[in-house]
Amino acid sequence: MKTKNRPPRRRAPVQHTEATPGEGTPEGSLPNPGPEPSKGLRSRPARAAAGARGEGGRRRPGPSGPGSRRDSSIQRRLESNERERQRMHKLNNAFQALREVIPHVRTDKKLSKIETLTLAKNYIKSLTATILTMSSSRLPGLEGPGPKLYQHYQQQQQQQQQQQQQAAGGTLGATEAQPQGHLQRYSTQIHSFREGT
DNA sequence: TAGGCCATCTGGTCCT
DNA sequence: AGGACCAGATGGCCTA
Repeated sequence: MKTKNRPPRRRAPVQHTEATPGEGTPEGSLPNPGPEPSKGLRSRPARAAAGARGEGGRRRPGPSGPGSRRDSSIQRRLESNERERQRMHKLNNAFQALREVIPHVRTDKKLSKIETLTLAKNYIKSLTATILTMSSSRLPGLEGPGPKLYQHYQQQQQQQQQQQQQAAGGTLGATEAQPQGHLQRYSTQIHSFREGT
């Protein structure tokens, strides 16, 4: 179930794709992906070949007339694929950067994307709550942004609770009423991720 | 072997 | 018009 701590996988970019279905290239006669490496980091020629023949994603439209129009269309598609790959790589880099700034217990396993986002959200909440608590208690009754910020934060939390209750049919409790609740939840979440639950 | 996670391809839509 | 963004589809890898 848990798939963390995997080396990043890379598959070689497809250098296209003359193997369009229906143009005389049966799926069984695609470029030989070569001997399958055992495990771990490696390119993914087999997957690339699958993608090239349209097994991944939507099917490529059938062959059009011979000549440059189809070639330019293929060229545009390849460029688009490359841009999409780069975009996803940047997105993954951002995920990695986020993982590195989120404190979590399980250092031997890489956080999944959903875990990263969830932890980050609750980490931010816990930090926000901590800051607001400190700023509101440090200057009681004095001028300053602390109490106002805290009030604003509480109002936001109440609004979010109402929205969540409406969305979930009113089944949520009031666990976020106290700032300490965020820290508690974050701490619990770290440990639950560590346990793989 | 099932299920989770992921990379990639792809076509549609939005934005500049 | 072209690029960015998005979501669906597909298949590989890994762990329990």
